[in-house]
Amino acid sequence: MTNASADSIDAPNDERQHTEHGLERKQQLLDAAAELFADRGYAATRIADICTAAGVAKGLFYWYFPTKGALFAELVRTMRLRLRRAQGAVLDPDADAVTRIANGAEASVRFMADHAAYFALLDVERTDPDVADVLDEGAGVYLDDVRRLVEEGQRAGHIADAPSSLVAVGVLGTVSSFSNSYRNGRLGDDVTVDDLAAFVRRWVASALS
Amino acid sequence: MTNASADSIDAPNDERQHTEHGLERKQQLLDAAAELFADRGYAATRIADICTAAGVAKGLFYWYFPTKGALFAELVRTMRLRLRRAQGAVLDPDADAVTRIANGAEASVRFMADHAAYFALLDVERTDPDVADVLDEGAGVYLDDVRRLVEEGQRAGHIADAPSSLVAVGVLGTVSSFSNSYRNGRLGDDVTVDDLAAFVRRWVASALS
Amino acid sequence: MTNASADSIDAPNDERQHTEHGLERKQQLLDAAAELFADRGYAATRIADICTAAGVAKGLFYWYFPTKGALFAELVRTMRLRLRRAQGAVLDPDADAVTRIANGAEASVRFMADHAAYFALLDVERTDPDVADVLDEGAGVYLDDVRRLVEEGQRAGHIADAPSSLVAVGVLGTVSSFSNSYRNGRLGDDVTVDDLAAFVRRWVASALS
Amino acid sequence: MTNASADSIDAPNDERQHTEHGLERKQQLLDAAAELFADRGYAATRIADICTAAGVAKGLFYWYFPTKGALFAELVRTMRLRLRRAQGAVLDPDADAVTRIANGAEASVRFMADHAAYFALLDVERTDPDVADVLDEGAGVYLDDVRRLVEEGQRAGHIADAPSSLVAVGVLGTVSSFSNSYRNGRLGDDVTVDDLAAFVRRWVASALS
DNA sequence: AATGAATGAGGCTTCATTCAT
DNA sequence: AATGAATGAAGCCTCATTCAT
Repeated sequence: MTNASADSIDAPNDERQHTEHGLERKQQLLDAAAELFADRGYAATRIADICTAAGVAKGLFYWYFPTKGALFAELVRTMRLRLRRAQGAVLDPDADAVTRIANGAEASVRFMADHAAYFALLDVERTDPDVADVLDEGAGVYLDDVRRLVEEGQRAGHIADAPSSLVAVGVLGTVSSFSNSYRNGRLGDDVTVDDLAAFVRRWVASALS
Repeated sequence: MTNASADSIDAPNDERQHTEHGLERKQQLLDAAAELFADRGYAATRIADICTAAGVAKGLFYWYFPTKGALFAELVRTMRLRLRRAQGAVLDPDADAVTRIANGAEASVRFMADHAAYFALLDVERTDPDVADVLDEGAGVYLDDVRRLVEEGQRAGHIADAPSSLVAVGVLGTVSSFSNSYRNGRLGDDVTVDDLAAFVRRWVASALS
Repeated sequence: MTNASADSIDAPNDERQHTEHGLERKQQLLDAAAELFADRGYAATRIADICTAAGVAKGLFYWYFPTKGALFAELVRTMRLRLRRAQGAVLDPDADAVTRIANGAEASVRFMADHAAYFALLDVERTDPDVADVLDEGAGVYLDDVRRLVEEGQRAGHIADAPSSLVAVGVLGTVSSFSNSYRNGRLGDDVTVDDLAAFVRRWVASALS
Repeated sequence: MTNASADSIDAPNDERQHTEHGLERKQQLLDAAAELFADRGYAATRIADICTAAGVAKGLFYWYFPTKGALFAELVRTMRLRLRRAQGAVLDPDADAVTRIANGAEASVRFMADHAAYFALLDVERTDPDVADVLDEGAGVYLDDVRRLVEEGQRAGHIADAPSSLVAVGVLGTVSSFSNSYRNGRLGDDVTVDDLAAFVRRWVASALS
């Protein structure tokens, strides 16, 4: 009835400032959604599911996000930033291309252990225009990064000659498939993240040479 | 003379024998559906879309298939058989494990060139029980095949020591990600199937050693 | 390809002359339909069901009947005629009203033993206009017949004074509920048609006095 | 404080507690449905019709009921309870069987005047399994009740000897057919409920002796 | 911020009817 | 006459989104 801050009356959810508590709520929704999208896909995940998993009423969803697609977009962009940061942390500008690629692959795999749902998001169905847009927006960025490194490695003679796009696809595909397999338990319980990271590093390195 | 055999009267779909023309129609629907499932995912593909793509009225779908899930299941099973056949064709019992794995990978990639939608089917959302069932039904079969070969190769000293499930995941993930990339044009137009096949063979072989 | 009788080419099914064999076929359809309508109701009985039960292909239905409603109408009219005939056979113009009512009730019940589905037809849902029409067409006829007899009986002092429509409803309702119960086995197997007929006769007679 | 109890979040229908206003809405739907089922039958009544009659949007139906069949089931069970209560109110343990049967018949007829659709529900088509189940669930209960009373009356010499199931069918059929006739106006406007009730009581009583 | 009821577009499926053979 | 494939309108149900409180 009484509004503390006059300018929050019926504020559109897009640019609204959220309190700390509100940010928590929002994060609950994002986390729940990521998990569900990864498990069931985008279309098969209902808003109601997300809210139930987050422990809030369905109506509240629209206080924090204008549409289902917008939540997805925010999810993907946030994850992208975090992954970038994780990869940046292992960046060694003095190392050779193969080492940097392997480092990046390893960092990605380790990152995924904490954000298991991330790579799965990228494989989601692209019916919703919002979904397609945000995926397109980042599509090719990693591929280009890796391709540039591959070409650098080829110039230096460390990587065998082959179309660089092919090589880049091989690297990313490897990372993504290991991540997914780890995520849904296909690797068995006795494989630790460290095992996996070391294995991916070696696998990529030897595939490249 | 007077009555047709009682159980063929008005049987709508299931196991009824279709005429040659009917089989064609059915195939049109299967083909259209495979393409669409791969493009948009399962949930996002509407039966109306499939029928439009196949050039038939919506109602006819149900003359040939009892449900959307049943079509999907038939699609997956058929593809599985064909892939098996394609892999069997390059089977050389005298070759060592690495060669056989590489052969299988190459055959799979080549197969995919003709049936581009196949691998995408396996990544479909698993909401529909029919979908989940048919995917589970075949899940792990390829993985087990490859794992067995990997272990054989490790015993013979041709493949480095590592959990065989990890190695198998690496092989299949490679094949599948190359296939998908090829399918949606991420490899560029100048990469031919032969290029790809040769590359995959080399990539797998060197990753294994 | 060659038509024996030129005027049967594409003849509309309404007024078409059927051969003896054709009449048999038509009767098969009518019989099957009566049974199914009585069991499941009108809406819940599919043309396909009728054809399957009659042992013919679905398309043939429309050779003999223009619509589902038309078959229903024909069914009801035919049955009406037969019932009339059955009741006429026991008509004794010299008997008093009570006897004639009881006779009619007994005849109806006996008739129903051979045409068990008949009364059930009258309780069918009236969504289809054809259905509603044919039911309206005969509605009240029996009621009026019985009412006239009741009034005659009341004038002669054989039937207690009460609104004749009430009495008539009581008589017909009794007949119809006994018929339905007999039909779906609620009476048990040890009740024969003769038992039932005798009982109904007595029941009606004593209710009337 | 923060979260409502987890299992009440977004629960769409089933056993959730509804607010007073929600109960009203639900009742509107039940009432509208009862009327329509009785008029047109179950299959012929569309959910859209029910919602239109209740003055709500189509989608709201599923907030209160999981399926059309579930609404039907609730309708029948509720009616059954109310009828039981109505019959219980006139129960006189000291009266003889004939009186008690006549009392029950009269109470049923009176009850029907307020819940005209009830008996019609019992004659609905049994295509939907939910419908068949709930009807089976109560089928025979009334019949058994009456039969037991009949047998008691026969032992006391108040009711003529005859298969008790036949007599019971006669009683219930009479009640039901009078109810239906009253409901759809076949009795004329000058017959009041009191007329009807008195008439039924006499009719049943004299039929029994 | 938060709730949960309300809305309606849209998808899957059924089935009466038509058509080519 | 007879078949069975083909068509499309219509019904049930789901679910993203909006609204009153």
